[in-house]
Amino acid sequence: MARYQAGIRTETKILEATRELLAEGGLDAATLKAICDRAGVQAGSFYNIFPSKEQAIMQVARDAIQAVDPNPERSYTDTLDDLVDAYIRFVTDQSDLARIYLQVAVSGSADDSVARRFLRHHVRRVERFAAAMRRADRSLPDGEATTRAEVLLGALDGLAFRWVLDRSFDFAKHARIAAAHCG
Amino acid sequence: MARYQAGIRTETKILEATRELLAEGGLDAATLKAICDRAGVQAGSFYNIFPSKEQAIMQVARDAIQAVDPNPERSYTDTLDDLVDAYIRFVTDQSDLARIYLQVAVSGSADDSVARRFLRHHVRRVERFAAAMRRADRSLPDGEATTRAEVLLGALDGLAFRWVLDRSFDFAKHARIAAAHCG
DNA sequence: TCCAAAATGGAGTGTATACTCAAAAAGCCG
DNA sequence: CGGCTTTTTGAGTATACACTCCATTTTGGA
Repeated sequence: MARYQAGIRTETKILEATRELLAEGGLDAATLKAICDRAGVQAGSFYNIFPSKEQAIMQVARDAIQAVDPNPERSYTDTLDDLVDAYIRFVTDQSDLARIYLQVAVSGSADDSVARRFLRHHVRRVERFAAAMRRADRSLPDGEATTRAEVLLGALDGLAFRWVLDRSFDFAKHARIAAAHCG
Repeated sequence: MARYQAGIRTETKILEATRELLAEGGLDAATLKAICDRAGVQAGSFYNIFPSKEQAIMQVARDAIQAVDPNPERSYTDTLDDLVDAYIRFVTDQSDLARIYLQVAVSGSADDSVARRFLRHHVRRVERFAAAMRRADRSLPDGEATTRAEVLLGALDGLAFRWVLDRSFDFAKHARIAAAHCG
């Protein structure tokens, strides 16, 4: 545990390096040596702070998963547009985390605790989207709203995925069209 | 290259083993040892047939990417429903390949020739979907059809991705709803 | 049946990886 | 400063990996 300032600084540097490497080249690029080199730190220092490489990666992944959700405290007042805009901003402004968000989810099979975390988070997101839809249209049945939310979130994830493969793809435009069709 | 029957059988066994392992545990699980053990073959035999492990994996990935396209020869007569049904069948019937299809696309950063292949293939698929849309509605402008096709394919990929994480998800139902909204 | 080509077994190579450890250095507080 | 704790260093370990080599066996056509 970091209790001196030096330790806290080192932890930060390591997490930054890990995040950059994950964004640039995925899990394969985030080797211990690469992380330590970029953070300007030796292996021993790494293991003084993190019990394993995986723990550092998990922490970055956790941050990425949480960053996709805007203002969790006002979960029950936001509109569908708010949520979609937040997703667009997340993908375009925090593209590093967005990329990790998608990568971690797919390659999670090897380490299924990440996949489970991702899924739990997704379910909560679907509920939030569905609630926003029902607030806009009170006559919408509960099940219908959930189904629509699943479709919309699927579309957003799929389009983000498309954008990760080809940065010239206009993610925002397509995301808004998807929202218009499903909302 | 294999010219004796024995060699061809071995090649087949290796490709099957590779596909199974990729489907079960992703790229990480498809080690040379795992592939050879499952295929009942030694490393020397593997390298008598494939120049590298990557080549074997690439071949499986190529098959997966191609398998998502139904009847390429009648590319200009199919309806949107045909295409969506084919995708649904691909995901549910050939779940191994579907999973590889998605995995390869995301982790392609390490080996970007796969990612490029995936993207080229995606562009062709968008055109095919857009053409089907325009055949159904002649008044639909070209650009609009392409945009809608991108959104629909994004949704299908995103929903397939969702299904890979949680097999109890009703992919077919949500895929059809997405198609209805975008078509 | 014979033989060259093809396929196989399996030990062996080099390398990259995650991780450890004990000693040295630096940080904090009286 | 002085004494205690935390942090850093960097060489070192064990292991898993892709891949090689070649003697041996099998194959299939002449």
